[in-house]
Amino acid sequence: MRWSQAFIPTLREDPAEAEAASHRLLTRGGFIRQLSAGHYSMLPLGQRVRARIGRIIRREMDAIGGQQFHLPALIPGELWKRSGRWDLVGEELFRLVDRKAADFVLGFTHEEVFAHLATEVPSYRDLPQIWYQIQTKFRDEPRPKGGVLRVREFTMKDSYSLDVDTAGLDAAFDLHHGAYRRIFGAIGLEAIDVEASSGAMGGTKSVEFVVRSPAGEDWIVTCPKCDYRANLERAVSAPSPIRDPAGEAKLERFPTPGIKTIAALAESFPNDAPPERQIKTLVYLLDGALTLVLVRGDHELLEQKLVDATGAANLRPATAAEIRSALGADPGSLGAVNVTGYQIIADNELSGRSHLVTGANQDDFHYRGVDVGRDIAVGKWASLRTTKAGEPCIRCGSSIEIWKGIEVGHIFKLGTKYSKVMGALVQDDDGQSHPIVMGSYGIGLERAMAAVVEANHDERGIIWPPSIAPYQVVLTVLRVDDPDTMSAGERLYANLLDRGVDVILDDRDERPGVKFADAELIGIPYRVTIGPKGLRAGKAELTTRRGLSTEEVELGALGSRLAELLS
RNA sequence: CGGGAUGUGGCGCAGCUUGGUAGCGCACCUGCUUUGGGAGCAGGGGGUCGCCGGUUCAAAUCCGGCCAUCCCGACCA
Repeated sequence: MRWSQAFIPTLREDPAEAEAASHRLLTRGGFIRQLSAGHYSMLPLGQRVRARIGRIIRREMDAIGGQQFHLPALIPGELWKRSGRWDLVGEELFRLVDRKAADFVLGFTHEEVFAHLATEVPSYRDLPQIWYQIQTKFRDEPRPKGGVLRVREFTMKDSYSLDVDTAGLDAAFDLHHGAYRRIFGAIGLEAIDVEASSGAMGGTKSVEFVVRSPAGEDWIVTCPKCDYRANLERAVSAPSPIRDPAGEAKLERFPTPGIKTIAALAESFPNDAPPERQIKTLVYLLDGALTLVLVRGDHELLEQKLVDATGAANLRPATAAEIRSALGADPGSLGAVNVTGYQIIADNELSGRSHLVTGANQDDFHYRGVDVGRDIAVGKWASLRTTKAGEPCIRCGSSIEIWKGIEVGHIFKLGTKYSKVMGALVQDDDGQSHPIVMGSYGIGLERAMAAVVEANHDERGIIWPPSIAPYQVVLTVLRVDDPDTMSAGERLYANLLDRGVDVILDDRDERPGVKFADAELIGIPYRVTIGPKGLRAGKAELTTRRGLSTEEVELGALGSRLAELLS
């Protein structure tokens, strides 16, 4: 490619709206342009990078036996109604209606369609299968942000494994796990795998690949000493040792006029009611059912854990009016002691505790001497609280760390949720029909591209890893009006093309500073500079983008030197 | 959905308080000079001032409504 003929609209100044480094640099470098909130055009440079990422993904997916498909993005609503996701997903799903008034959705992911196709797999002998595609996905995100980090329309590699049984699923899951490690390694991302919540996807297990970055939106818990690592939504820490007073607790109601908060109660009754000896009672509606949710006074509920523990599709805090009508008191005096008729779910760390304090469901009164096992009819125990930095690791007791990461991939063990409803069954050797056991696996291509930029840039611009750079080498001719220099540049350009080097020839009639600044902004890994001075000595300069170190190389040796660097 | 901010040539911004000829830098076009780190001089082209309505002799500017975009939060596979 000749730069003089390329459409590479670089900007000298940062776009006003861009905050995240990847958003700023990809826009300035002429890789992407925003069309509307959450929708971006890929300009030629952006398209090249995304295509390279796609190529690496295809290579690794094919290597584990994946077969590439391409499904419609526009899917009959019927399939989504059958899977239940028509109702489950809500506003995040783009829905439309055709001229015959039939419902359609824009694909969010493609479990339904692939499971539908899987009905044509006739026998267990045809399994396992790994099916994948690289295709546009649509999600009506409430708040797109960070350039292409979080968008409403994006490209995803989504794959689906089909197996006879869970042992087969485990194997397919492990294959993907390995392929994902190789993919992220190849595109230059230090992605680490963490235990994650499956969310509305359902299924038994999921692992998320995250890249550490302040621009990320996932909170990740890791232990510096052992290999424990999990998304905050899944993370647990070792319970802190708390000794309740010995002896049987005597349940007793006592007046607490005007006290509405854990902190106020602790202040007024420092001996009876320090926060870790209180029970915080929260009231939620889980799919319409009023539920009491209990955590320790100094702990915070993590709503996703409540969703995961109960399988609820819809969850919201109860209103003050709903609470008063159910329990007879206002928030501030709520408790679960002797409450019946509502489901009660409690955090594991309340298990076995006694001599605790909680609201009495009567304004301005609390109970003390609460014994959880004796006084509260807990229907379900689960980890519900938010883990905090510095708490002891569940495995080794070291102080855990919490940091922000970008989710670049997520792999799920789905089970039979979709195959059952779509009727994707195979017969076993006894002639019995079984639903196919499925997994699903996703990588967001533009997000991966942005994550690479977040992790690889400096004040001058992007530093692409050679594997996904839009061009591997930029050949910068300093004096295009000087016939000797230009023809030397042309010869070298032809020579590099012959060697299969992906090179762009900067033949623009621009001043050197402009050319250098652009090359550094768009992040081409290697720059060869040809100018009249060096040419007289038969040399060119070779500059490495990362670190901007420069070496002088004989013209004749450049091809082999670059081949060496790029191998 | 709640809070905050911003909408003026392709990009970055001033002008709005106090209503009266739409302006600056970059980019772009032409010419000359210049050429190893974002050149200089001269000339030139390009804007429904987000949209709708109102006030006024007169609105980028004042008032009302709406829309869009960004940031924080809620939410989020």
